[in-house]
Amino acid sequence: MSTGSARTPQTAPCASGVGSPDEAAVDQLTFDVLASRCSSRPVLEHITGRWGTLVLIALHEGPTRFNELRRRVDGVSEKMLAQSLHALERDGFVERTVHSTIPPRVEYELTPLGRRTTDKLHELVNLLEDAMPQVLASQTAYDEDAAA
Amino acid sequence: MSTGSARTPQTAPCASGVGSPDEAAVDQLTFDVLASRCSSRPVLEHITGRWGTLVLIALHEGPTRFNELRRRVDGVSEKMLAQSLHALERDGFVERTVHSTIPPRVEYELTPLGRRTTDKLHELVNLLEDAMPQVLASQTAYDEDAAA
DNA sequence: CAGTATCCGAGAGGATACTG
DNA sequence: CAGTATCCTCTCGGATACTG
Repeated sequence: MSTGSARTPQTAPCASGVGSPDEAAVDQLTFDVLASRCSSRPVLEHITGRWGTLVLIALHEGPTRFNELRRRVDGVSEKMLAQSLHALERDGFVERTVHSTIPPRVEYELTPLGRRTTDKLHELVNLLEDAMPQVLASQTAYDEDAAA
Repeated sequence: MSTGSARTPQTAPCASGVGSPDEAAVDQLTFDVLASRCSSRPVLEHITGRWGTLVLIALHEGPTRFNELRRRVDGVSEKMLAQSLHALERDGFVERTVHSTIPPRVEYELTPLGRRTTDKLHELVNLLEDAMPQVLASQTAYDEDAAA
């Protein structure tokens, strides 16, 4: 796994967890997540990471098998899919069910928490896709301006 | 880089954009973004990327200057902040205003689109922070199970 | 089918120095 | 203050091969 040298452990929970009294920099922030070394940061990244969001959205349709998921999330590699799924399962957003048959059948589905989370993601992506024409226009304008 | 053929440039707009009639692979997907080579993917990544989300949330409080933003988003480097801000500005989520004074004063603020987007992010993060105890518990359970 | 293990290149991202 | 430019490291993530 992550061999290398002892990189600092990012195991410091914020308000959400225990929280060390010394770390007072968090006090007036609306969102704990803005403070680094917060336990919610990595979790947010699992969800909003490159594949996390897409995997969650793909799972929104119901229980799905590994390879079906791979097909659904276009461009994801086995490795990254497995990795995302693991993280999401560990965080409690996804449940993995193994049917001990031959051939093996494994299904992934959203937990209630996962579903609520994915709903938000859904809304975000919807908003985004609706706004795409506007975004594309903005990009063009920006680029032309930069070229001048 | 891909399954043996021309995966090539990611400059192909989906349904959201102009859309080439040939790209029919998107048809039955609920979300275009699940298809790679979709113009909304990179945009989603700017928003949900490691710093994008945090920068947007930090901007939710109103117009903010560069260094103030740096302080607010704990852990971000100058380089990454500038980079995120550029991408967000180009996509039309953030507006940059320069006051030609001495010392120079530059303020960043959310555009209407940026604000709507950030609202969704807000909801997501709120949900997440509320769920943190549950998530932490899930992680612990998962790890203990793996250790056995 | 459902993964894990390994190798390796590309690029994200941090530290530092410099500019306007 | 508000950045840009450079260097350099470490992680991400794709390709490939192998296992149950």
